[in-house]
Amino acid sequence: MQRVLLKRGAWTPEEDQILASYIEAHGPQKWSHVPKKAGINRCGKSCRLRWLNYLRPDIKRGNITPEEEDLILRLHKLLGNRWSLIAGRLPGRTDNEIKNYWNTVIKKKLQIREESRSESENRSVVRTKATRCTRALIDQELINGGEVGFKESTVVALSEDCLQDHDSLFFIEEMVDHEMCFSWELDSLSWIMD
DNA sequence: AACGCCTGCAACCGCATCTGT
DNA sequence: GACAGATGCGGTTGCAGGCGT
Repeated sequence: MQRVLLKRGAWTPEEDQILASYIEAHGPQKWSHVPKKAGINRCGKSCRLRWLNYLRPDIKRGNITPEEEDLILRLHKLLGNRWSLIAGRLPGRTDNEIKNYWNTVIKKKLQIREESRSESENRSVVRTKATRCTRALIDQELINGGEVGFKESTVVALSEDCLQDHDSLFFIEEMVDHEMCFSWELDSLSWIMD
């Protein structure tokens, strides 16, 4: 028996027209029979998907509004990746559309938010380290008491940039570890002690 | 203009669930 | 209950179009 090779890939306007006319006349049922009866060289599954995601007359075109996005976020928090359930709460939107929107737009936004959150957490960790180092430096000064030379690089390392620069911080830690003797300007470090 | 990279989205695939026999 | 076919769903892929170089 010869097997008919079913067409795949993008739908043509002609195919859309045939499918839409057929569904309007007979209703969306028995998808496995639709291709044969309508005269479309596609599988029933493909016809169903095309109708549900593109040809249905109640489909809402255009961008997802901020209100819809907010609703998607809230529903996703409740339901997880249950796209069809989420779509059911957004009239005119399909599960495929919402899934795509989530995977492209929302996921990216959440990733950026997550990155900035972890960066701020990281800053906090570095700040704690820097504070610890500075205290150690001050303690050392109190112990040593004597006059020491000014080392500009140390002060620079403890500036705001230091909080983003692990190397600078490690440099200071190293000096503390090796009980190196140096000086600093307390005024320029005061912010870090707050 | 040509090329490569990136993005968004339509469509496919595989599996789960439903329905009829 | 067992099975087969139909349907539904979520993950993934492939491609067209936009954009930068």
